[in-house]
Amino acid sequence: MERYNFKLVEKKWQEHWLKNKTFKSEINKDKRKFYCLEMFPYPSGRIHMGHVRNYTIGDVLSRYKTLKGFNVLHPMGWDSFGMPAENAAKQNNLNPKNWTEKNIEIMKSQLKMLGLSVDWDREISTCSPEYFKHQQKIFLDLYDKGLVYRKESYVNWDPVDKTVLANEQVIDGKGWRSGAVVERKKLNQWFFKISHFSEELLNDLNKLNNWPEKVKIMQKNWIGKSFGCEIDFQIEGSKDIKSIKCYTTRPDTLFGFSFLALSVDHPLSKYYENNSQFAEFKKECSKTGTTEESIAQATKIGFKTELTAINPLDKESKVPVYFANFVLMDYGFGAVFGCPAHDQRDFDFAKKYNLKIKTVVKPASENDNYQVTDQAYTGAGIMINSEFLNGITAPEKSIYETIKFLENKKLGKKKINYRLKDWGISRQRYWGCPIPIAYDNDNNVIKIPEKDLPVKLPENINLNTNGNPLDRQKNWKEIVINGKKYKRETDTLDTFVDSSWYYLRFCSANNEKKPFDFDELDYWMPVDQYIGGVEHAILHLLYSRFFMRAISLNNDETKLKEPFEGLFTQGMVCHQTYRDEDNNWIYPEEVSSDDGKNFYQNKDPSKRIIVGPSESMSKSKKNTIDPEKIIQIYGADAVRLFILSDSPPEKDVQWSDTGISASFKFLQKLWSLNEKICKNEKKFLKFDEKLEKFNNQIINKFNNDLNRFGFNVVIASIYKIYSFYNQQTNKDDWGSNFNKNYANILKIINPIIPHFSNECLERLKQSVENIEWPEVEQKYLENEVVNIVTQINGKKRKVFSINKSVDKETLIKSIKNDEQIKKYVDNKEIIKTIYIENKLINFIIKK
RNA sequence: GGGCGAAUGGCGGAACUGGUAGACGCGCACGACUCAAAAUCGUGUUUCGCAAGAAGUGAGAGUUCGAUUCUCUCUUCGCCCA
Repeated sequence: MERYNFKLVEKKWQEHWLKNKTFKSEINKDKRKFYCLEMFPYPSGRIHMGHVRNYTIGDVLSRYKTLKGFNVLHPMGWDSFGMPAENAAKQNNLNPKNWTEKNIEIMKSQLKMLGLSVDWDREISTCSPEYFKHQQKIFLDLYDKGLVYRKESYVNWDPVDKTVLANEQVIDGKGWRSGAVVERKKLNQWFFKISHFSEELLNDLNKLNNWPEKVKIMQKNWIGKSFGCEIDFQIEGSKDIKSIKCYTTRPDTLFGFSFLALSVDHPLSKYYENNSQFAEFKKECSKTGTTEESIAQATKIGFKTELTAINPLDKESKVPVYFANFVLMDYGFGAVFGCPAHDQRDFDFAKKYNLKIKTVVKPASENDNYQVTDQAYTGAGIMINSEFLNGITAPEKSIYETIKFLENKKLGKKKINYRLKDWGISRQRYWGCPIPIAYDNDNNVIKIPEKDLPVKLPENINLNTNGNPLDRQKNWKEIVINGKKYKRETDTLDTFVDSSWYYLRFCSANNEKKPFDFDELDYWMPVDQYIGGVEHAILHLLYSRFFMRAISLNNDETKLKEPFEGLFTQGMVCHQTYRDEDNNWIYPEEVSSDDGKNFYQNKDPSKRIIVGPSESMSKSKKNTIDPEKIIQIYGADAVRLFILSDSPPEKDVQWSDTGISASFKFLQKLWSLNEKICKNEKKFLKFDEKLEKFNNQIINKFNNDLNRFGFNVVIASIYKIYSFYNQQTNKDDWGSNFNKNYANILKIINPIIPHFSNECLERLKQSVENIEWPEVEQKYLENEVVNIVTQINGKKRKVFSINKSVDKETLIKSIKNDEQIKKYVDNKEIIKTIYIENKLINFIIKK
C-alpha cells in the first residue's frame, strides 16, 4: 500500500492555495465577518515553536469559521522595528533594513510551510515607509487632539543600550535587554496622554466578556485606581515655604503622622540647590531606579530639612520634613506624609531616623493599649488614639469620616488617583519610526507638513558610535521648511506604537492615501478573536486599547473603543534543558539516550549530559527545536496535530519526540484507512443508523470543543474517529450512508490538518473548494437506549442499558429484581429513592 | 508581602450546568508477523487482592442521597504585581 507522501501533498496544496488566492479576503456585506488575528511576529531570524503554536491555533479557528460560512479576515505582518536589528547590524557591520528584510523572507517561507490560511496580499511590515508614513500622520493627528506632549522628565536610562526604557522594560532594576543597572536621567521626552483615558480604560474592562479574567485583573491593577485625599500641610521654619500639598490613600492615619517626605525632584528642592550635602544626597538617590519595584528594594534614606510640618488635625503636633529616596515626583504631588505605625516603608524610615511611632489602628482582637512594635500594622481594624475617629472601623469607614472632617474644615479634599502614568514614547535609537517633528532655533516645536511625510530614516549610517546615531546625521537632521531652517527630532518612536494600531491597517493594508478606510474598519473591526502570549497582557493590549480611543476621540467616522472583542492567551512550548559537564547549554539535537535515563553527546558518547528541568524554549538555554527541521521530517500537518494535541492551548505544552512521532504515525494510519475506503466498490447496502449517530454526535462535539478552544479534546476525537471507521470498514456492509458521512469527517478535520484532508477529499472525488461545515441533525444526537447507573447509598453497583421509553415505576421495579441489586435491597428498608431521568438511580438503605 | 491560577495513573491530560473518575495519546507488558531486530497489527494497562471486593482526583474538614466539580483551612508549585 502506498504510504502518505506529505512532502508532495503539502507542497501541492500550498501551491494550489497560492495560485487560487484561496484566502484572499474582501468585504462582502451579505456574509457575517470574522476577523481572526494572532500577534504578529518580530522578524528575529527563524520561526520558533511558540510561533507554530500561536499561528496553528489561529489558523484552525480561521479555517473553522470559513467552513462555517463566515467571511474571514486572517492577515499576517511583521513587527519589524526594534533593537535586535540594530544590535545585529552593529555586530556584523550591516544595515538593519537588510538584516530585517532577509529575516522576513526566511520566516515568511517558514510560515508558508505550515500551510497557514493567511491573506498574504495584506502583509504589512512596520519598518516599511508604506506603513510608518501613516503612523506619522496618526502621531500628528493625536498631537492636534492634545494627546501628545513633550516634557522634561526623569527616565530610566540604560547605560549600555544608551536608551530610555519604559517602566515595564525595567526588570529588577535592570534593562530588559542589556541587563545593565538602570540609572535616572532627566531628558526631554514625548508622551502619549494615556492617562486621559484612565477611568475609561478601567471601566470598559467590564465589557470585555471574551477576555481571560486574569488579563483584565492585571490591567486593572496596572491602572491602579485609588481613592484618597489631598491635604495642605502648613509649614514652619522658612519664610518662603508656607505649605506643602500631599496625596494620601490613608488620611485616617493622620493622628500617627510623624514626618513629611518629599521627592528630591519636588519644586521645593530649588531652595536647596546650593546646599552641597543636598546635592550629594540627590546624587545618591539617582542610583535608585524610578520603578516602584526598585524603590521598594532600595534602602530608605532621607535628607532632613530645617522645616516642620503641622498636623492639620492636631495643631500642637509638629513633625520634621525630609527629602527621601522612596518618594516619586510623578505619584501624587511628590510628597507623602509618613505614618510609621501603619506603613512598612514609613516604619523602616522612622526606625532609621529615630522618629516617633504612634499606633492609631488596632486589630479588632486587641485592646486599646495595642502598640505596633517590630513591624507596621497595615491590616483592617479599629481606630485608637485618634480623638474623633476612635472606635471607628478602619480603613473604609475611617477614611470616609476623615475626608468628611477635612473637607468641612477646608483642610483637604477627596481625590481619585491612578497609578497609570503617561506613556513615554521617545527612544534614542536609529531603528524605529522617526517622530515627524522639527524644532526652530528657539526650540519651538513644528510639525513636519503632511506633504513631506514620510520622514524616512537615513540609509547609510554608522551605528558603531555612542548615543543616538540619528543625532550625528547632520545632513538628515537639518532641514528647511517654508524657507526656514529647522532641526529634526532625532528620537524615534517606541516600537509598541507600531503594534498599537496594526490591526487597523490590516483592514486597508493597501490603501496608499490613508492609514485606513473607515468603511473598511466599519466592516472588519473589531478583531473577533485575538490570540497571543500572556506576556503582552498589560503593555501591548493596554496601548492598543488607548490607541483605539485616541483615534475615535472627536471622530465622527468611528466610535469604536475596544479593538479586540475576544482575547485568547496561549501557553508556552517547553523542553528539557541539557548541559555538559562543564555546565554549557547543549541543544537537544546534539543529545542522545539509549534508555531515556542516561544522556550523552552525539559527537562524543563518552561525554555525559546533565538533564535539567523542562522550561520554556529559549535561545539562551538552547532548549529549542527548529520548526523547519521538524516540518521536513514529519510534515506540517503532523506538527499542527501534535502542537495542539498534548495540552489545552492556554497551558504550557511539553515538546516531545515521541509525541510528534505518534502524530506522524497516526496520519499514516489514517491514510491507509483512506486508501482502503477509496478502493472499496461494494458494501453500501443498508442505511446504518449507528454510523449516522456517531457522525452527528462527533460533529456536534467538534462544534462545542472548537468554540471553547478545546483543541486537545478535538484531537482525541479524531483518534476515536479513526477507531470507529476502522471497525466500520471491517464490516461486510459499510452502510448506504457511508460515503456522505465519511466525506463529512474529512471536512471537519480540515481546519486541523488541511493538506491531508484536501488530498483525501480529492481522492474521494469530492470538491475541495467552498467546503461547508456539515450541519448536525438533532434527532441523531439522542439515544433511545441510555445507561442507568444504579447506586446503593451513593456507591455504584451496576449499570443498566435501558430503553428511554420505559417509565420510572417499571424501571425501578425491574432494577430491584435484578440478581446483583437484589442482594443489597432484599429484606432492607429503602428510605429514599433518588431518580435522575435517563441517568441514575440511587437507593438509600437503612443500615 | 498582595493578586490570580493549578494540583487527577509511570507521563501529558479527559470528565457538559454536582451524577459510571482516568476519555484520547505516550510509555510499558504480552501476543502475531520475522532467522532476528525495526516497522506494523492485536490485547492488556489506577492501586491492593487469586477472587469476591476494597481504596482512590495534593492534605484535612464541611454541605449533599451523591463532590475531581461547591464552601472553609492548610501544603506545594506556577504566573503576575510589589
